[in-house]
Amino acid sequence: MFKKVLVAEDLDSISIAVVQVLEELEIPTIHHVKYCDEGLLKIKKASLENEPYDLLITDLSFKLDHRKATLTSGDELIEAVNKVDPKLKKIVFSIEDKSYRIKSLFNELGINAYVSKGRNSIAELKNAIVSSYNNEEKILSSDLSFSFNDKSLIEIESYDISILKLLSKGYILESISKEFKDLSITPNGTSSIEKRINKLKIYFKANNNVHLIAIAKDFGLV
Amino acid sequence: MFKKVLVAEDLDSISIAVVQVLEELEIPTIHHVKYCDEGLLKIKKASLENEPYDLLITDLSFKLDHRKATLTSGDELIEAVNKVDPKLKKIVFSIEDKSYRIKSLFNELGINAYVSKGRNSIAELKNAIVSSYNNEEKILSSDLSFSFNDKSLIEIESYDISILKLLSKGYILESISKEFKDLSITPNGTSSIEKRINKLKIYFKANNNVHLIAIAKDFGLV
DNA sequence: CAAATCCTTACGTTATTCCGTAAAGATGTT
DNA sequence: AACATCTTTACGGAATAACGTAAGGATTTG
Repeated sequence: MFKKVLVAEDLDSISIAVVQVLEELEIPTIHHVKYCDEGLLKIKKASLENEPYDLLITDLSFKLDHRKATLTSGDELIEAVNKVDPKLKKIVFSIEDKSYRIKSLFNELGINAYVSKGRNSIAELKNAIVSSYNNEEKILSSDLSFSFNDKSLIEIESYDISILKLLSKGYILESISKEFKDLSITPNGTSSIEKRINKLKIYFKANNNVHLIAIAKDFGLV
Repeated sequence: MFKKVLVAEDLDSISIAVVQVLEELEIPTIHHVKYCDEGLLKIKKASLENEPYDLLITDLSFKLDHRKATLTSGDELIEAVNKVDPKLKKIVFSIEDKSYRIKSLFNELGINAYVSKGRNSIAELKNAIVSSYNNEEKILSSDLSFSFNDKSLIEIESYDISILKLLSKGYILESISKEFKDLSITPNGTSSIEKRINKLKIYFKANNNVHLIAIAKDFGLV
């Protein structure tokens, strides 16, 4: 079984249960951090001292408080960790249940398992830890019904997300076009962007931009 | 101290810690439900049998699953409970930290305490339970910085919420006006609705309707 | 009761979105 | 190179949003 595990979870009410699970599995070294920055630091240090962690269990969303934070989410933590210690196994334990979000965690951040916080998630988490240790891939907790073959949300690319993000910040078409030119994102003509928004509206069955953003928010795309 | 407490919380990872707190406080009878409907049923039964609960600790958001549910949120549960057992004390334990939402829980649902799930929330919860028992009123966990005298969010009324809801469903001004006429909500002229939206835009510093809905979603208003 | 004030609605002008069409550019094929 | 196809961009008109102004009605105040 794993020898050294790091838990990144801000809510004390949850970390208690997660640590309990690890104790039940008789993991000799269990560390727990409440901030992403702290987590990265611990992993860096462990890696440098040749005593690396072999598993990271992290939440996705972390509350902001008085402390200034560089890494503000589990996504960012994992991205940073991948640069320091690419071999480290990663389990995400979060409330998020939107297939788009979860898929991108596997495909872009290379996580090993995703466990959705729910009514029976402690047992699911335990299973996922064991499965990860046995080198299974793309482990999903059983309450998540979508399949990886489901193409439905794959078509939405980061380009679309960028548009949606700017729209949700109150940008008008022209401003989006300007921003894209500054960032050398193409296509960046107002007309092209407009067409893309139109595709998104058809895809999500939205009547107008306001409706589209409301839906995008519901899907966790922005 | 309280003799009989009910916990309504769907996430097993959290309920474990909540129940632990109650055990530490040596509450003789601790019950736990994962569904709102089940919670209401237990409270009804206990009330009828003259062995009522004296405290309810509930979450706000509950995950949907295969089971069909009548009550789908903590708000709805509390509303229903108030009709059955108005004397029951109520503590809400939720991740929500938007002042608008929390204020309305105190003002409209008459809860006794609100504890925000956070990095030190178990200790906060313990305090809130003790304070509730000592008949303190409007108990807030200390990480919530807003004050009840702060008028800032009180002005947002259900009328505004209705507008925001319809906007987020893709309605145009004219459709909202029509809908309001059908439901005899006044004012319902397109011009009045437009003016109200404008106030909301100023209030939330939104550039346009799209931006406004994005913000409203973030605030949990819709 | 009259004046003042606020709320609701109407109207007009400009900005932006929405939607179709077409030209220009890029890529691929033979 | 010539052609077909796809992508990007440009343009124009209709619908809606955005913004200012003002008239009419209700409520409050003196």
